[in-house]
Amino acid sequence: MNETDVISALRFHGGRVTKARRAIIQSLLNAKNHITAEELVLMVKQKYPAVHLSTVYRNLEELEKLGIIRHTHFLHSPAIYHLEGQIHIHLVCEICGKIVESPVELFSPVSRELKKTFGFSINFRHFALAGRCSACYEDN
Amino acid sequence: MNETDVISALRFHGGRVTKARRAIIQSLLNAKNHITAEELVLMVKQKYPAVHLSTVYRNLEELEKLGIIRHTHFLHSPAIYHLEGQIHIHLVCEICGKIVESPVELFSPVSRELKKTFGFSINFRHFALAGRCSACYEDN
DNA sequence: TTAAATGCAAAGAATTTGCATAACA
DNA sequence: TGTTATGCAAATTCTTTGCATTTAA
Repeated sequence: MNETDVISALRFHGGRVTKARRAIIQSLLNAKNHITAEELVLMVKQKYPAVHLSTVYRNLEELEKLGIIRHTHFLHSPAIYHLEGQIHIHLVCEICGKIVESPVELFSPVSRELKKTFGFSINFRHFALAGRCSACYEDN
Repeated sequence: MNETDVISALRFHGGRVTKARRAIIQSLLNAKNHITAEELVLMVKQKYPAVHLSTVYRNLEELEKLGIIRHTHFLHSPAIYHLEGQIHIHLVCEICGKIVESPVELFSPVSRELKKTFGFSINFRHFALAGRCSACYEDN
């Protein structure tokens, strides 16, 4: 997934390509990791200072509709956005905020079990899981 | 855990027993299920109309510090509070909002695995897990 | 030219905080 | 009497929305 792909997808869905939008997409692709809306607007502002946070939110929403990105909620912190490809489950330490990324496969058994028992299909990606990292666990 | 126990615990920690506080504790104990701060203040206001939402929040925080209650965050909805004893994991349907409660045991294997692999102790109770109930899953 | 996107300010929702007053102990 | 707790309003944080203006196609 590169800039051209994203632009094509947008055009295909009747979207227009503005400077703000292109800059947002570029920054998003350049950010190797997940990123918050706030961080993203800072990157974009370096080139286009006028771009507003609300524009970033609107574009993130648009890109998520197209299935290009996803967002995940963290504890009491702002949501993070990442490319659809990079799927992992986020574990956040409630004490120190450390983030660990776990492969999805680790959750396959419990997912199957929940589906079987309750008919529930869990989306482990929409929320980060809270807990304690090894260091903070020992301290408490 | 009854009213007397809670009051004792509060007193033991230097807390005072006001009318508002007693009413909050009673309502909390009367609510068989989990309850939001907003719902709780409505119950309390029936007897003491002057009690303010912020007082409820402060008391909930206090009771949580004493280990009497816990709270869980739901999707984009307000947090729910429940007695420490009633522990289960909340699954919320992101489409229809339906809530299913799963026993903690179902998550023991994945908890162990995460501890072993990443040293992370997951607290599955602090956040509800999002997903789709059987009905909404089939529709989409 | 016209529908979509933007910038800005303002609203929302849930929760927290500052502060003067009230009320337990 | 001296804290602790309360009520109220105002602040916070993240995100969304209304609206007039700009801009891409």
